[in-house]
Order: sequence, then C-alpha cells, then structure tokens
Amino acid sequence: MSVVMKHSHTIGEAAATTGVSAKMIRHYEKIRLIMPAERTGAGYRLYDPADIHKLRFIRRARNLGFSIDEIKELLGLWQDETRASKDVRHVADSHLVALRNKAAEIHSMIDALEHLLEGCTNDDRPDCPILKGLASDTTSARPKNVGHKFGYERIC
Amino acid sequence: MSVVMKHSHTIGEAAATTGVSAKMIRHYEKIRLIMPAERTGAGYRLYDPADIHKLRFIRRARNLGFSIDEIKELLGLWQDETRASKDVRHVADSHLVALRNKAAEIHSMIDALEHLLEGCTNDDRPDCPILKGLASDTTSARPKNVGHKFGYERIC
DNA sequence: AATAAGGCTTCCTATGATGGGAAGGTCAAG
DNA sequence: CTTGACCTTCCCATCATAGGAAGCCTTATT
Repeated sequence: MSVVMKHSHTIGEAAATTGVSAKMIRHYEKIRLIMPAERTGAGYRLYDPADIHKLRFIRRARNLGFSIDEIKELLGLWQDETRASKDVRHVADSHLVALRNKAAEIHSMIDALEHLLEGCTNDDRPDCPILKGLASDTTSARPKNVGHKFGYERIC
Repeated sequence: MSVVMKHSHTIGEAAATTGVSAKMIRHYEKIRLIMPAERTGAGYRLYDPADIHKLRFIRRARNLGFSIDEIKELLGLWQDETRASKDVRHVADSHLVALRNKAAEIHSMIDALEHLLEGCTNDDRPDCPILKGLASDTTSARPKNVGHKFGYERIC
C-alpha cells in the first residue's frame, strides 16, 4: 500500500480514505449514484481525487441520514453540466433549508442531553425538565409506575 | 407530584403529533425500543406525554441517521431508573461527542453548498471551476482547516 | 340502531442500504 | 512459481420502513 500512484486509487484505498466500504462503492456505481469508475487493463476500478471527494461527500451525507436520492440531487448540483444556474440555486436552496432543519434538530438533541446532564443526574430527581421543555403538551402528569417490568414509565 | 394521567392519546393521535407512523410505533414496541403501551380495557394503546416526547425524540434521531441501537442507548439515559450517575454521564458524553460531530458535518455541508452558490452560479456557464481545482487533494496540503476539522471538505 | 372511522392482530410482500461470503482473476514480492 | 493481498462478479442475509388484506372490535356521529 502506501503511496498512491500519481492520481488514482484502487477501490480499497478509496474505501480506506473515504470511509465508504469497497462494497458500497461498487454498489453506488451499480445504482448509478456515481459514474462507473475507470478501469485498469485488468478491470480494477480506479478513483481519482475528484472521485474521492465525492465519496467523502456521500459518506457525510449518508451519515446525516440523507437518502440516496437526496444525495443524488446534491451531487447533481456539481455534476450536472446542463443545469442552469437558476436551477442550481433553487435546488441548493431547498437543500440548505433541509440542512438547517437537521442542524436545528441536532442542536435540539444536544440541548436535551446537556440538560439531562445538568439537571437530571443527581439521583433523587424524579422529575425531568426535558419533558417539559421539549414536549409541547399541556400536562406534566405522569403515569403510574406500578406494574410493568422495568419502570420504563419514567423518562427521567 | 401531580399524578393521574388522562392526557393520553390513541396511537393515531400519537402518530399525528410525533411524525412516527402508527405502524412504526407498533414496530418499535415489538422490537422493544419502547416498552409496551398502556391499554384501554378494549386493548387500545394509550400514549401519555412522556411517550409522545420519546417518540419525537426517536423520530428526530432516526431522521439524523442514528441506528435503533443508538437510540435505544440514548433513550436509556432517561429510562434507566438505576442510573448510576457516572455511567449516565459517560454514555451521555460519548453521545454528545457523536452529536457534535454530526453538527460539524452538517455545517460543513452547509458551507459547501453556500460556497457553491457563491462561486459557481452567476451565469449559465455549465462547468464548475472548483471541481477542477480539486485535482489535487488527499495527500497534498489543503488550505489550512480554517475553522475546524471539516472545513476543507468541499467538492466544488 | 346503524354507520363510518379507526384501532386491534397477524401475515405477506417489497424496497433500500448495507454487509457477508463464495469462486475465481491479478499483481508484486520472495 | 508460489503466496498473499487485493481485485472481480454474483448470490444471499439483515434491518428499517412501508404497504396491504383479512377479520374483528370500539368509539363517535348521525
């Protein structure tokens, strides 16, 4: 292994540096998320730095829960040579909205966890502020915690 | 503490207010991601505000690409009655790290898209200069990660 | 009382994303 | 030339999600 020949990587190297498994890279090619890779004479796939970048982008997007179709569209922003700027802007804008929503949800989860760590970890608190903060319901009623196996009724 | 519930919802209402389909709610119960819901005398499932909150949390987490197992652990932070604070903190901390990484990746993608909108869209020119400009990465030094570790992750 | 709407269960199917493994070809180093 | 690491294709398994059908029961409205 070690240093790569000039500008192209084997599928294994690409997998190692992008975090996308070789299996998935082939899969992405088959479902046409990415274009068929170049091949060596023997049929080995070759990936240049642009491919590597795209794979990293894909991995990040998958990691954030974007579907393949969404990623296809995101990649299309860069790849589609026939798309006019206005279209690009429109599509990108809607994806930016989606991304910002995800960011908001993440921060909401982070807040919830931090809140848990601040306010709920000291043993004798039967009452969880997160419930009140995040659920928009009008009640703080709690279910009876009798019966069931693991006391799952308590959220906090 | 005020007990006595009866701000309970049917599965359909729970689905409507949480964005998790009734089908999935039953599924989550079956795979024990959530504990069996209370039932009316007739067998209808009932969901109180704490349940609703959990379902929203689940939907958010799924939406962000967390696996069921991860969500199980996250929910466990609130559900575990025996929580020894140290364990809770440890687990929560590691999840906070994961969440902050996701947040960073999201902001990286947002940056990439905004960069695309700034730099690539002001005419009908169909090719993207930056896509070409990246003909050298992976090994060569990228512009210092101004900001944070994901700052360089641009396709375009 | 009748009806519509919705809930209950079980079962069957499908699709998408991922990964495991088999059977075999390629390549470089010993 | 052999070996071991890597590649190829192809098939199969799993998990999360979704849809649907059948058959029965409950609740709300008319």
